Amino acid sequence: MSIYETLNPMQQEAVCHTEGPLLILAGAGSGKTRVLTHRIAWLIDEKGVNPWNILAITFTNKAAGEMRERVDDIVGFGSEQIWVSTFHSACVRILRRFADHLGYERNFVIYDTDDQKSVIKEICKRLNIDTKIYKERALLSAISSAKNEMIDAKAYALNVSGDFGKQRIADVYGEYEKVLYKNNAMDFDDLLVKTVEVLRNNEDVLNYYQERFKYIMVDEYQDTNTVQFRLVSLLAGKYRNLCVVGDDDQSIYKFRGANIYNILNFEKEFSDAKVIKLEQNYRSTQTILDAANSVIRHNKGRKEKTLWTANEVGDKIVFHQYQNEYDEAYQVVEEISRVVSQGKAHYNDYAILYRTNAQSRVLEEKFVARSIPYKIVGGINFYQRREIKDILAYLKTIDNGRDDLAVRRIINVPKRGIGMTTLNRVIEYGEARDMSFFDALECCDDIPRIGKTGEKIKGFVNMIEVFRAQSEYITLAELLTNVLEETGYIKELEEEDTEVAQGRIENIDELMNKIVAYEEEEEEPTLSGFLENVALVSDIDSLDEAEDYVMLMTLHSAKGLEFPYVYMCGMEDGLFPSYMTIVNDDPEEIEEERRLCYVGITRAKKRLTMTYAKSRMVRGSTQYNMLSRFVKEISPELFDLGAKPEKTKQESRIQRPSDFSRKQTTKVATAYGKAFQVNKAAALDYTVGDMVRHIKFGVGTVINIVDGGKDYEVTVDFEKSGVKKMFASFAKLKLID
DNA sequence: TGTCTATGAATTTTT
DNA sequence: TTCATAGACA
Repeated sequence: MSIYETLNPMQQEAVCHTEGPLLILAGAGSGKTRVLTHRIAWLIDEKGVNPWNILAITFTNKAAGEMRERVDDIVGFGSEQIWVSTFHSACVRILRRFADHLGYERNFVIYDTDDQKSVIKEICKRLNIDTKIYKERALLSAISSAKNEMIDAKAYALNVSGDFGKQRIADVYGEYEKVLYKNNAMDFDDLLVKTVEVLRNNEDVLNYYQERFKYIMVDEYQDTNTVQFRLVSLLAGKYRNLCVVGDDDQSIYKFRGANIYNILNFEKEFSDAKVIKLEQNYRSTQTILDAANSVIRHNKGRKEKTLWTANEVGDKIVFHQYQNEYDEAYQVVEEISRVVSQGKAHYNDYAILYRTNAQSRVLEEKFVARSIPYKIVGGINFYQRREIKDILAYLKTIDNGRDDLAVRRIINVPKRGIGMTTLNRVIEYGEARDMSFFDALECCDDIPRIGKTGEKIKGFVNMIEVFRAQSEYITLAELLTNVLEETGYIKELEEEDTEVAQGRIENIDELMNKIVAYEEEEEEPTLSGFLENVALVSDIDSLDEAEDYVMLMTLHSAKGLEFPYVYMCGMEDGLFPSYMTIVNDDPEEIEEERRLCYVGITRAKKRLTMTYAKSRMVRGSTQYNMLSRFVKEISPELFDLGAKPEKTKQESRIQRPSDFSRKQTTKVATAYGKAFQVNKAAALDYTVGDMVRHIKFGVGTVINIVDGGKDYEVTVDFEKSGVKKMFASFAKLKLID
């Protein structure tokens, strides 16, 4: 009779428990989205809660979109009143109203990773920090982690306690904050941090949102970081109707600040919390679940749960071993092609998952060669492409002249003959007067030693101002057209007349489509609105399920998705789990990789295939990896007979040249030519996994061998002295039998 | 100023 | 292998 009767008892309990804190531990495929949507319906239909008072937070736009759709279906009237959004967009929405409480303008811009990097780079230059010692990336991630833990620049500086490295980070952090503030910009972390700040410092604002969001639900709770936890706690502080759904086994974003203790300690934080476990899986076959369970069992420090299913046992896990990554890609593509051409499946029944984006290239080649439709998720985001960033920088400049980065990006793109020398003078002038870069450009007449270039600058400034004036009365699409025409951006690309340029033009066309779509969708389209939309989306959000293509993506991107047939490629120690986690020898990192493996396995509904390549080119040199430990953790009887993973040492032994495919033979030949001079061994008499003895370091296990062309680079984990990397010809390692 | 070349560096995952 | 940057030169 009612929609709730289709739920199992545990799910029903989760739906009906509406008051007070609730932790739902939902295993993979246990129908958590269903529970959430039904819970919302229950709140409205049975509890008479005003849709206006409900907030549902997800992690990705895609998840938010799906949730929105399903809620609309099930709730009907009033559903548009419910806030369904991601953490970031919810925060933006709040900040657009209250950012002025923090001294920001409400039309602040959002900096993405590239923008952040440029800021850092410039700061390093200014502070004379050698970016070879303090890498931009490292600085950024230090700042980001600090923000995630809500340590501001001041607090960070107080905590350096004489550590020189930390002192530098603190300096950069402080400058970084200043630059962003000056540019009226916030980075991703700021969106969260500043929202918490607004709520904390303004009782009336906090009160408003607490009253508004009487019922709060958070999806993928295992991936929340400390700020997000704070935010949620603040919002739920008054009514305490907080329902979080997550699976500690699927926490895979620790590197990004996700705090797994948010879920593990939920019961401590909210002592009256009700905990409900959803352990029945509706997605996968028993075999796939068994495999997933047997892998994840190796992790310590998890909430014990065992997924079960009423589904059939299903096919065995398929395992294939290949010579190299070309072979692997070729065979995988062939197999998919064969099954689809027999009419037994569609392309979009398939997903190929891998650990690193770099692996997609070879696969892509084979897909193109076989002309099979495919789609790569991730890698370089559409909005990170150069041409798109350039055009967006124009739009940003038109929208908000305070964004120095955007202005600097385009001042000489396309080339207008405004070079570094001139720029530096403008910057100097602007900084002395505490003006934005664009404002400084406007008064270029007053800047000393600008000379003839001043005219060029005026031309630029004038052009932007014309655009600004136009933007008042023309549509966004028209504005974009004008920008493309007036700047000569398209013309330049057309003249270049290369394939790459053609691709760029297509991307710009795509941007045009997006802007048109935005204008059609939105009731009151604005330039700021569009830019904001753009800032918070990623590739995976725009996937169209209706189209028939094979999906290629990293294991991370696959979270939350499901496919009938899943391939997990590159099941090699050193690739998955990644080399880094093996060398760092931090059990927690290995556990995170294992959870990633668990996520991958549980994406599959009907059949899972794992593949392994004996050798693989990684950044120009050939690696020989052992079979992934995760494959070995799956009980052998779950595998397809005859395709059982080989465990003998002989299998992973280094290949002789004759074993290489044609494509690689040439490489080996050149390697041999060089090897002749450097005395590189033709083949080593030990391999990954072997015990070896070194004259100085003693006994250890070989954990990696990289063919660097000139010589083999061998990584050994010595019992006494730990992990060392060395060249084979110098190390003179002896195999111990 | 812009373009070309050489050199070096890096590679895990991304809302 | 590929990208990015710095330096040399037109």
